[in-house]
Formats: sequence, C-alpha cells, structure tokens
Amino acid sequence: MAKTNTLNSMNTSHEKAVQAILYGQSCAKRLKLQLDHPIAGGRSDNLFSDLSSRDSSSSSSSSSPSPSLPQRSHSKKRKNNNTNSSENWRHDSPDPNYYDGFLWRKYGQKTIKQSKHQRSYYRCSYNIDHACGARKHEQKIKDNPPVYRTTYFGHHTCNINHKVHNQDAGLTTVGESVNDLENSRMIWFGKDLDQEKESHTSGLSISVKHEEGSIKEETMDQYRGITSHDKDCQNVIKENHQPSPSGSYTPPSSSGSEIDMFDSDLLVEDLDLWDRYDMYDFGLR
DNA sequence: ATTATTTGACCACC
DNA sequence: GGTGGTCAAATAAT
Repeated sequence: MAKTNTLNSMNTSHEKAVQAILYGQSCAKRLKLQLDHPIAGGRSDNLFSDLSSRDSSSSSSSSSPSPSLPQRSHSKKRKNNNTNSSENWRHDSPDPNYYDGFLWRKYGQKTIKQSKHQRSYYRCSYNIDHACGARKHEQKIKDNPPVYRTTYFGHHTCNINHKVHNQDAGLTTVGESVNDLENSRMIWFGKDLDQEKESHTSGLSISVKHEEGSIKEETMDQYRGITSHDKDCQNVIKENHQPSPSGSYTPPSSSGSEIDMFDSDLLVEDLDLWDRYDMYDFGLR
C-alpha cells in the first residue's frame, strides 16, 4: 500500500512535470501562431510604440555639447543619447521580468520626481566587448494593475540577441525577426538565461501570483486575448489534471532544483490556478 | 576570484 | 538650484 502510494506520487510528480512541459510547449506554439497571424486589434502593435513623441530629455535638441567641455578621464557628464526618435522604443508590460532577448547590465537607479517608483538604468552587457551603445530605462509607471515601462535608447551594435539562440516563443523584440522562431524547439523556463533578472522575481513569475488579481482585471487582458482561445493548453491541463494533496502554494527558493520548482510551482490543484498560469508568460519569454 | 548590483556622488541640462 | 543620467566604489552574489 505504502509502496503503491510512493509509486503513485512519483508517477504523479513525473506526469505533472511532463504536463507542465507540454503546457509550455503548447503555449509556445500558440504564441508563435499569434505572432504569425495576429488577430485583428491584437497587441503586437501595442507592445512597442515609437517614441516619436518622447519627452524632451532624449531629444537631440538638449544634447548639444558645450563647446568647451572639460577633458576628464572619467567624466560623469550626461552622455549624448545619440539617438533619433526612430531608435527609441518603449515597451509597457505587466511583467517586470519581460525578456527582450538581450543581456543588460544595471548601472544605476534613481528616484524620479514625478513618479513614486524608482527608475533603473541598464546598458547592454556587451557595452565594452562590442562597444554596444544600447541602453534602456525601466520604471514602474502604474500600480494597479502594475505596468512596467521599458524605454530603449540607441541600438545594439553587438548583434547578440539571446532570444534567437536560446528561446522559442518570445514576444516581439527589438531587432528580431519573428521568422527566427521558426527553427527553434527549445523550451525555456526562465531558469538559466535570465538570471540577471531573478533578483526581481523567479523565472516562473512567482511574484506575479501575489498581484494576480489586479493583473487579471486589466493589463493581462492583452495576454488573455491570446490564451483564452487556446484549446491546447486547456486540454493538456484538463486531461492530465489530478488533485494534489497539498493545498498550499509555496514559492520556490532560488536554490531549488528544477524538479523542486515543478513540485512547488506547477503541481497546483486548482484548475483555476492553471487558468491563471495561462495568463502569465510561464517563463516562455 | 570574478561578476553583477547597489548606491551615493558627480555632472550636464533646464 | 532642481532634476535626471552616469560613474565608480562598495557590497553582494556566484
């Protein structure tokens, strides 16, 4: 009896791990379909918007250098953004973990007068190696629902987009052709690639769970629009769903193994919870 | 030991 | 002088 239970639980864990993978795979397919054939009034055109009307701080008019700048070896003067409006992009996301395919290194954080949230400053990780001048700002601009705005400056001269190489289903990214998604089969669960961002949340968007209510109402509608029609995901879940004896939801520790993550994160007992996962990126970014 | 992040200070621009 | 962007030393993480 006890042996049977152990076997069953192992099978159940294994099955659920498998179903989690299937789920991810299904979502990846769905996203790809969505990208290839955007629905009318879809979000793709909302994800990135041209910053032709961006604030003056990035406009070239304010960046004319003083004719007699002091020559300092390590000047802290504000660098010329060296960007025209076509090179600036803005991306609003409910997910602070939004992965755009590039590696960024944080170099500063400031309290912005007009906002109660701090703004983080990032530059391309290959800033030195490839003299890449791409930068971005990230700031929470809205609380309920949470909206994180990422503003991109400059362009990548490093030509290194990890999404192309390591990820399957991603949202539209700067400088990436959607067709690149055609050839990859890798499913990424947000564990390895984006560790630089795990300081915010873990790869499976655990922190999102705490905010799920608010996200569900408005902002995540953009994702909902995609996922609500997804029969694949729903079927995977419904066909394989088994109630779990554990009713608690415990966020994984960052030191946990992959299996631990599945145990704690994916073995949810409530279909409704799966439904909520359906709204989130599931690390497939 | 190496790499990444945090944070106070510096600086340019308005 | 206020504000925001960047630097770089200190600190944390790996």
